[in-house]
Amino acid sequence: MQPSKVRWGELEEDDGEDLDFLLPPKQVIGPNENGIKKVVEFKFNDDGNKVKITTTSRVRKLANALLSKRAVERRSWPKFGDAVHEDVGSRLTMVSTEEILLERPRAPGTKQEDNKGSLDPLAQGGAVLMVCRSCGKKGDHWTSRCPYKDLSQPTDTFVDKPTTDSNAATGVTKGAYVPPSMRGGTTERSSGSDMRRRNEENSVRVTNLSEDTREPDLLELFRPFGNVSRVYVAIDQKTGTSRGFGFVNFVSREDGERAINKLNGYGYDNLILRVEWAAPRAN
DNA sequence: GATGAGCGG
Repeated sequence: MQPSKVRWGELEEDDGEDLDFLLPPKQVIGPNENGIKKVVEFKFNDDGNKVKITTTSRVRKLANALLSKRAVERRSWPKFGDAVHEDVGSRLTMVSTEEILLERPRAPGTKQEDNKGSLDPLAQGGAVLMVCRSCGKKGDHWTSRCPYKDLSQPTDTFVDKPTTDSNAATGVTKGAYVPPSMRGGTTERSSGSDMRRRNEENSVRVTNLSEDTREPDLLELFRPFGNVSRVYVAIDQKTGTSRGFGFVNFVSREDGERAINKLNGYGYDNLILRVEWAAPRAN
């Protein structure tokens, strides 16, 4: 009988024939209670004769070999948990289905001033991940979707509006980062988040696009009317083809207005474009 | 005729 597969690691390095497969398999006997182990194997010697080799060795006892003193000590501990009714020293391994609750010391809603009078179960659980940074409402909405964003006070604790030289002279804002929108000391500017949100919403819907109109094409078409903050062409996820409509967002509403007036009804790629203000996105 | 994906501290 020839072995069907020989792993390369088992191949003989010299060029002599490997006839080991003709030999009886290696036998291991023991170890017995005295730790005596016997290994019986067969080999061909240099003359090509079959020889039997018996190796006898003593193995150290398991506890000495593998267990530390502390580990041996632990075996005499009383059982606990699901194993509480087991005898000491028995059943060294046991799978437990006991539920372990982990403490989260800094979980949202744990701060004293946050919790006072709160009967909101969401606030009690400590499992709420969604906490609006703008209004502080928990489990309701993300900061970017805060319905109270426009009402909330600007965080003047973080950013002092520099009034050109007065603050610099007193050194109050020395080294503090001031975002570009807050530079220049004008108090007339409306709050930054407010403006940015409006810019995102100057959304123009373009329909009756040919199937091979892509976003770069749309940008090229609308770019002459003003700064475009986003172009989007709806793609059918199944087929990967255009669904024939898209959106273009303008930084300023006036530019969007002009684009609508000029491009609505415009012939593009053998089709008549329809261009108008987009309805606010559903959800 | 037609109204978008993903992103979480």
